[in-house]
Amino acid sequence: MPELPEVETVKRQLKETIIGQKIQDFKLSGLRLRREIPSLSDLKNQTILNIFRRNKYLIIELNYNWLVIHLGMTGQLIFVDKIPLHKKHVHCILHFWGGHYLYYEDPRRFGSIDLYHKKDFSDYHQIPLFENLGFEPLEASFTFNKFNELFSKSKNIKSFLMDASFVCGIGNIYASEILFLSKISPKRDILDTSEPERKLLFQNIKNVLKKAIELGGSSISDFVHVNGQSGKMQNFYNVYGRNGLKCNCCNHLVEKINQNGRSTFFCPSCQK
DNA sequence: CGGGCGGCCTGGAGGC
DNA sequence: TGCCTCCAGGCCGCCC
Repeated sequence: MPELPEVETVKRQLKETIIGQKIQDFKLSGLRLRREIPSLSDLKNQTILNIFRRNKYLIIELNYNWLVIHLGMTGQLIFVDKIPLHKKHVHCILHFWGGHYLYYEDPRRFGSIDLYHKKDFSDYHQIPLFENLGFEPLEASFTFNKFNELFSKSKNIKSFLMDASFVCGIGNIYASEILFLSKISPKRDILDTSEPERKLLFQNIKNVLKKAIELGGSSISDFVHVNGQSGKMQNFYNVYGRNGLKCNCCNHLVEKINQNGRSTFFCPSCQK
């Protein structure tokens, strides 16, 4: 379940492994992901120049194109030196000159692979997918004052955290964790929060995401690193998946509720 | 117009 | 052992 920290982890690892690699060929499964995968024949003989992340999207910069990849819920990008013949859900393989491969595996096919021309979008920020996105939470330019200005109309606080048009990259897991550390109930409305609560929330958004990146993301369900190894953040959850267990801060049991069809985990004693 | 919810998918878990 | 149902959560489109 890749949220910002998992995608950032993959981005950093791709920077170490595929920058400078030149694409010789590609192969597609023929199955559609969220959308149809476009033909990648234009990418032959292009070199990978850089890797970026915006929200939960990876942006691979080539000589003439932006290749934009979303991991959906169960997507993996794996760098190997042999074609993955025995794998069931490989939908795209990039074959590099010199004999390495980057493959995209995604059982549930909730992800996406899109291709844009740099002549159409000289800066990847102009790509329509990124048009309505809010702040990147870990950028220094995202200050408390800018965050505080987002509290302009009534909205449930967990929905607010997960809404990328306000702040990008927070998914269901980290929303619960951020609210726990901020001692704010997920049932609250953002307009009912005090300034000290907002300051705490702002700091915890940055702190939780940073810690998760330092630990290489969360490997529950399918997420793994570019080399197949696991992240460690799942070992440090305070509330996510801990319903029925004792809260780490008090003796109350962690509860699980449903909000907008999603599970929310919280401690009703610590979070007011 | 905007908030909320269903659909897209598969695999794994749990019930009977 | 096998079949059924439910659940996982990102994102988009549709509906009210």
